[in-house]
Amino acid sequence: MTNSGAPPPGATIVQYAAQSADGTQQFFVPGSQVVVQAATGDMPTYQIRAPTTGLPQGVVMAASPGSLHSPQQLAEEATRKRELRLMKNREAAKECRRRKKEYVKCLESRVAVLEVQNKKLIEELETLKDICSPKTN
DNA sequence: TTTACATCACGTCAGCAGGG
DNA sequence: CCCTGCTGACGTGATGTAAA
Repeated sequence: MTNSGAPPPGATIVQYAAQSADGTQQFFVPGSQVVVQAATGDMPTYQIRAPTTGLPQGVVMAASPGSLHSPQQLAEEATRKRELRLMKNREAAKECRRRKKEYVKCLESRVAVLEVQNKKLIEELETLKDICSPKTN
């Protein structure tokens, strides 16, 4: 995930590190929303709203590697990467469980259908046996 | 009402598979 | 080979339920 330019207004921030005009790095809380965006010169500016929902909406921005120097910045970057990975895995696990539940539900309904079908076939077999078996009296 | 147990949903980690 | 997504396994907290 790399910085691919300006996030559109309305986008929800997953992870975003920006370098402001004075050169300082800014990190925004995941879940924040871009509400205003303006391009002044070659540096776009944004207004970030406080997080509302906790859920990511797909916009991922990262600090450019060249802008990280101090051990503290490197540590922050490592932490940021870990949090991003955990967040993605969290969502992936939820989705995985949802799919699995759906799959199990599907299997259960198929079992129900096959059980009914099997019962009917057994009944039909018994009927045919009765018809085809020689009369004893 | 309290307690013990079962079930569920979740977060995290580890390992694997596929893509670039 | 590295990165990323998927998924099984494990631990944990919340909630429901039956028995004392």
